[in-house]
Order: sequence, then structure tokens, then C-alpha cells
Amino acid sequence: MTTAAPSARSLAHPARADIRLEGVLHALSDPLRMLIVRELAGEKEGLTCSHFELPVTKSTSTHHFRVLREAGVIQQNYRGTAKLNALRRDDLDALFPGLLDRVLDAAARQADRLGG
Amino acid sequence: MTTAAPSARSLAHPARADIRLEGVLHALSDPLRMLIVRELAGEKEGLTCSHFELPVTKSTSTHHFRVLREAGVIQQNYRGTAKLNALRRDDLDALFPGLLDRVLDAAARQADRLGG
DNA sequence: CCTCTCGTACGATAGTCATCGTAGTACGGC
DNA sequence: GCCGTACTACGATGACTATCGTACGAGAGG
Repeated sequence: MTTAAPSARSLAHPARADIRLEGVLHALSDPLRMLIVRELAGEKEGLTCSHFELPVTKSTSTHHFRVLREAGVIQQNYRGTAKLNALRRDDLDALFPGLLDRVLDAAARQADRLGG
Repeated sequence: MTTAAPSARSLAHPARADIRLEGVLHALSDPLRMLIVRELAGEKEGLTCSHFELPVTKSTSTHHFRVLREAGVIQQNYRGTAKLNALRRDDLDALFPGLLDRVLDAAARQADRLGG
């Protein structure tokens, strides 16, 4: 079989050079997607979609993950029947140095300020 | 009849504590509004709406300035028949330290990278 | 093979948004 | 008082978005 890739359904991701600041900011301007990104930021390994307990249906969840992927914020890879999601930290830091960290910090501060 | 304030049509602005990160990111996720903010960032004094030569009609222009104001990104004050626009740097820096600078830097880098 | 879980695709819907044109208001100057 | 400039308000419109439900596909395991 020598199917080099273990389970290789592939997803379309924008190349680093195609990532747009407007797209990234728009992707992050939704509370649900910001929640996903914040949780992802704390993990070295990717997290499956089903790990997140979002207050929406699976279809809506799929939609938000796709928006994040198409904006270049996250990378998605199939692993068996699950899908692993990870931040594209290297790409974002290369394009927009320090931006992601400042956004995450801002989100944490706001959560502290509002959420208690 | 003793209209105390010199020219006091007043605009509604959100208080500092009411500024939301999602709102700010959304406001900045439009290229036209990002252009306005970038130009404003270089000025100490406010700029009038008509100073900007935007490729849209005046109504649309008014709309974008209002989105920025209601998100808490800019402050607008009447000065005679004109309206002065200025960044709310202090408020944004207090709420989200470093965020505005990183965003402006990211926008400048992207403009360099794409625009030449 | 059957079935379970995980995620996708498609269609529908209600809401928001960027844009315009026209008409109107506020202020300053003549 | 009249006119011009600067911005606003309102209504319309076409595009996009977040949400859902249902139906489907792909892999793991009995």
C-alpha cells in the first residue's frame, strides 16, 4: 500500500503569502472563533473539533472552523475520522510580528475584566 | 438662547469600559476603515472627514466613520461645519496594550509587501 | 458486513453590512 | 437674509454571514 500519508484527505489552506490582515482580523472578530483561537493558543498539539464544547450545532461549528482556516489562522489536518486544529503561529508571526500575542493578551484582559 | 457650548452638536461615543475587542477588530477588518485609521495614526490633531479622499460616496464615508466611532476606535467632534476625527489611542492602549501599534505595523508591512 | 462517531455538504432563513442616491440640517461667510 | 460647504438621515439594494436541520461520507471497531 505504501500510502505515504496515513490518512490523507486534504484541506485547502492559503499559502503564507496569501494571508490578508483584513481576513485575519475579520476571522477574529467573532466571539466564538476568538474562543477557539484562545483555546488553541494554549496547546502545542492540535485539538479536534469535537474537543470544543461550543453552544452551536455541528454544522455551525464546521462553518467557523472553515472561516478560520480560509483566513489562514489555523491549520486543519485529518487524523483518522477526527480533524486536528492548530494555530498557524509561525506564519502569522512572520507576516504580522507580535500581532497574535497582542490579540490573545487583549482577549484575556477583556475576559478578566468582563467575565470576572 | 445661551447655547453655552460653542458648537455643541454632540456625537455618541462608547465609554472606555464599553469598548469591545470584537467590535474593534471588526471595525479594523475593512480595508477602507483601516486606511482611515492608518492615516489618523500619523496625526496629532484630528482630521476632517473631507480630508480623506476615499473611493466611495459621502454617505458611505459617513457610514464608515460611524462604525469606527461606535466601536470606540475614533473620537469625533464637531468644529463648526466640519468634524474632526482622532484616534482614541489612550483608551485603546489602556484596554488592549500594544494592540493598536501591532495592528498598524502589520498593516504597514502588508502594504509594503503588496503595494510595492 | 454493520454500526458508531466525527465531520461535511447542501439548502433555507433571518440578520447584518457596504454601497448608493436623494433630501435635509448645521454652520460660516457674503 | 441668502448661499455654499460639510456632514447626516432615510430608504433601497445586493452581498455576505451565522445559524439551523437533514442527509451524506469516511474511518475505526465489532
